[in-house]
Amino acid sequence: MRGAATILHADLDAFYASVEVRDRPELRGKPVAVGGGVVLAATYEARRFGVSAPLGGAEARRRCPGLIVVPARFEAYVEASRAVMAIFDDFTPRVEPISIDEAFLEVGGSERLFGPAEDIARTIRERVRAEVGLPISIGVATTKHLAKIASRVAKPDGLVVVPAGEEEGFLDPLPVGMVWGIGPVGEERLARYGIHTIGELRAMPQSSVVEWFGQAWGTDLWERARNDDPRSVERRARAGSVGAQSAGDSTDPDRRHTTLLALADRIGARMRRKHLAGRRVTVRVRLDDMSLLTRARVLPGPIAETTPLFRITAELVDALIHDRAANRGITLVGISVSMLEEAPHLQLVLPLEEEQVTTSGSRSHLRARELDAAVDRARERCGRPAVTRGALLRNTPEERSPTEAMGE
DNA sequence: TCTGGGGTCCTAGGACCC
DNA sequence: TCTGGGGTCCTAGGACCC
Repeated sequence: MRGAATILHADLDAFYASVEVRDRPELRGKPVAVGGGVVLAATYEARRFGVSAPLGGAEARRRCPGLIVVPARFEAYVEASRAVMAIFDDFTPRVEPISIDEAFLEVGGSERLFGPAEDIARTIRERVRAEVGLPISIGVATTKHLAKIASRVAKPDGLVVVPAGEEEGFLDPLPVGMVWGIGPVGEERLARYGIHTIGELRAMPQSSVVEWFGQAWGTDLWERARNDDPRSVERRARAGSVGAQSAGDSTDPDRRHTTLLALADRIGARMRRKHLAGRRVTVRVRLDDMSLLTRARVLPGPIAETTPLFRITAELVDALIHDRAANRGITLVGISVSMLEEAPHLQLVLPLEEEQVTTSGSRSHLRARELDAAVDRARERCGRPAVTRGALLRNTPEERSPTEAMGE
């Protein structure tokens, strides 16, 4: 027998859109979408017209003629998110943020102070509404997976409690797509076996599910369908990778290199700020038919400097395009760095290091680090847009490409 | 209906080692 | 000379999540 229902999954409703409505009361009750080219979030009034993320802006307006489209204000969302997470912290130290707008809370140790989990959930909802001005839905259950499903069922602006012992009755009639990890492809595959509800999936032998979905994934799904989910609420682990991508036409090599340099610069700065460096560099290319290609390289040591990051990604992307996509249109390039390690000294240049770097012959690596540190410092003082790498400003064909400009 | 940007996890196959 | 089984690392790709 599992314990009492003490796990909360709290999920802000239509988060970005709700922040906009909060700050502009004239939008209340109207169909609102946040974004521009693509919808990032939509109010429930807009969703009734089939407008939701990620839908193209033009199509969204077609579906919903009165749609009000507002640009995203990420600083406001980060601010609101912090305020909400701070409220969670008032009730338990065991808060596991999942993304900007949702978190798990383990409140088993807090009931003596604040009452039963259901009361805690109710109080949190009231406080988020009163102090941050946003609607939030909460699911309460005995496991994380079930709490997450419960919060989805609770939406919008609701509370659903699944008491211990009532899990199967709650789960069984729900569609399999509600299981975390079953998306459109998995749903379609299960439909071919006549399985549409979680109850039907639970009735299958584990061996069949493993056969369909592979060892690890099949076992997970089967356990989730049975609500046999051993994961506990943990404080968030550090990110495993840092990446950035840019959609748009990157067919032209010069333009592509400019984009890659901007991406390398962005994630390099992000890693340095967090004192991280990574050993694996992965690039991603999307072709004009939306298919994706990737290439990865593991380096002998971790890096976080913009210049080598740019050089490696440009090499990988160019080779990938040469091998697999010559004469194709390129509609997106992305890079990411993983196998991250702590690198607390990243912005310092120690005498010993300098000597090693010099004798190993890669002085440019050292200069790159000094340049990054200078750029990062300037940005801290003046704000990000104040400092831009020269190569990012040169875009006309007669000028040198960033590859050349970086001193290849 | 032709689609943004940030991530996670899993699989399969090859290279390599013992 | 030919062979097995196990383990690890790496690469490419796919599905999924917010």
